[in-house]
Amino acid sequence: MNKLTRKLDSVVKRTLNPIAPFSFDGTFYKPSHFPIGDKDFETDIYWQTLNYQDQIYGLKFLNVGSVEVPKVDMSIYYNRTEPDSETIQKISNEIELRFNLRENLEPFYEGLINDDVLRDAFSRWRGMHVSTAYSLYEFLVVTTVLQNTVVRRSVQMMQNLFSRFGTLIHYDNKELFAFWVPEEILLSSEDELRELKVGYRAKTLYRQALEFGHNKLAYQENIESLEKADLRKKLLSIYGVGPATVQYLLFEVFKNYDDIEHLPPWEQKIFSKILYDEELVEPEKILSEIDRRWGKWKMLAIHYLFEDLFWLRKNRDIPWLEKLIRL
DNA sequence: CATCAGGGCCCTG
DNA sequence: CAGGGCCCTGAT
Repeated sequence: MNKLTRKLDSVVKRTLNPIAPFSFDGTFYKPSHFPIGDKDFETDIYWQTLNYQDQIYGLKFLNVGSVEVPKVDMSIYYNRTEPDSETIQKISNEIELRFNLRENLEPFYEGLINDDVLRDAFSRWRGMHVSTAYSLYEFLVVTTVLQNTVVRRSVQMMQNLFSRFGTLIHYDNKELFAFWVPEEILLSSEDELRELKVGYRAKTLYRQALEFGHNKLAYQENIESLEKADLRKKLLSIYGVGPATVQYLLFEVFKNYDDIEHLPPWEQKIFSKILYDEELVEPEKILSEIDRRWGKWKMLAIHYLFEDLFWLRKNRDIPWLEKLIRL
């Protein structure tokens, strides 16, 4: 069924210099995300695959700096032809964009310096940036498999898709899946996608592959230059993108901090608990409180609360949260 | 065993 | 703009 494992045994290295303050772990690893077999993490080390301009790479990032003097060693594993310096530069730029390495967070901290709700998260995660490992297309695949289901099934759908369309690559003693490009989905069919247990999402996955495969230029680069309101409209016009997904996109992919019009049930439950210590507070109430407190920084602010909570969960049992994470 | 909701979205009326 | 339907799966 799945393609042969591809060994990437050559490597080139580059140094990345994020703007301080920079938290390596907080930026590269997001404990609230469901596990996907295209990445791995341990303290100060992060691996992920990259399908960039139809080439597959294995990336490894190493923290060789500190929060105040950041420095990251990036290794690019490849096979066959070595990427030329222009390609390496493009990959570095892409990584800096996706992981938001060139943003100065000081204005955010200064603006919210006296906020008592954020204080603990700030002290633990100073320098944490919002980030994504994915291109726009890849991100849409992830949000599609997460719609209207529980985490366990999202994980299963992702695995099925990777074993059918992805490429298993081997580098630095890791075996990770690399993403496919939309054209590979188009060689398949909606029916075949359904066999991968993605259910009615087969239609969405196929139509998104159509939009991105046949109309490459219309996306990513062009879309990034749109004004905010147009961007939201454009994203919502993509088949399978609704109010919940557009929010994730605007924040994680486009790094938009002040835009939140919709609070999905999952976030609603969690913020009910951490802001009010109640089981279920009305979304409108939560949204206006978030806006009142954190204004133009609100998305980033709640990201700190969210990830801080999930980091705590790694070391300590949080019973009410376990109940919400249906595995 | 049957029924139902789950980290939405599309489509119809 | 409200509400039914959708694939599948585990929980009840």
